[in-house]
Amino acid sequence: MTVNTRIGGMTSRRTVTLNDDTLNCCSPLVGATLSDAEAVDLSQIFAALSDPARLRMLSLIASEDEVCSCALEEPLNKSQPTISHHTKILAAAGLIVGEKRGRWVWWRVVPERLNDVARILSD
Amino acid sequence: MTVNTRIGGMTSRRTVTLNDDTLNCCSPLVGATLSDAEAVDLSQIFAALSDPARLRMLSLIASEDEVCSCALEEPLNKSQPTISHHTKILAAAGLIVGEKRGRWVWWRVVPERLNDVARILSD
DNA sequence: CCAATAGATTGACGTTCGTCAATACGAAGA
DNA sequence: TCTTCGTATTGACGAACGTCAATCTATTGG
Repeated sequence: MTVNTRIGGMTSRRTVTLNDDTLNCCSPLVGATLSDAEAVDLSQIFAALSDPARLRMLSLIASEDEVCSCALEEPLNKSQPTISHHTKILAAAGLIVGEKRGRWVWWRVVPERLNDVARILSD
Repeated sequence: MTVNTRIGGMTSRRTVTLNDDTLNCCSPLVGATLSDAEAVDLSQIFAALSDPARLRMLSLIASEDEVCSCALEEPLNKSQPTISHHTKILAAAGLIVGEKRGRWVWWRVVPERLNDVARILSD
């Protein structure tokens, strides 16, 4: 019996907690003035998206159902520690989740989270 | 007869040019793997959104039709040069446009640009 | 022309970030 | 158990960033 160890899931949700109002409610950006705390939380998500390597990484993961960490080094042309660093940041922002199976970690995007962020920008 | 001087409009569009495919087409993030150049362009937009002060600034501007630069210092609790710095970055990303009338600069959000960015994240 | 005022620019500062070599951890196979 | 291999962590380095005091530019009013 194997226990699937979640990577980036719970841990991330704890570090970057957006309270429900910020992501689930009606366009907090235009609707009401963003509070300081909301702005800090939101900015961490956009910061995760503000690096070219991470955007390409997200794009690569999104193009498949699952992508192994080991399959990211070559297309991104970055070292293994750098790949690990970037996956950690994307996971902390809730944009991807990783599942460790055997020696490999498989990453998936979290479409709901992408939709949530999109909904903040457009009304 | 007064000529309205555009601030951040053309200049920004030149520095952060996203080619049409990146913003106007169908979810480049999930559809096809982001090219390196596209990723760099996109990351600049998200970088503009990755600071709490700029997010609150954008929110403040979005809550009115137009907002004067002078009306941002107090709610953001930042110095005048810092406000100027942030408006410049948001304008360079195409998220706001400024119009100089007399001594004041009036800022407006660019909803189409926000929608474009949103469309990249959600399919 | 001169004084006043809104905004931009410059220069400097401490902090954060992206990157990788070295190392540690953990799981599978022999 | 020992070795191998995929991933995470640590530590260090240079680059980029957020901030503001000081200064410059441009516009208005006297």
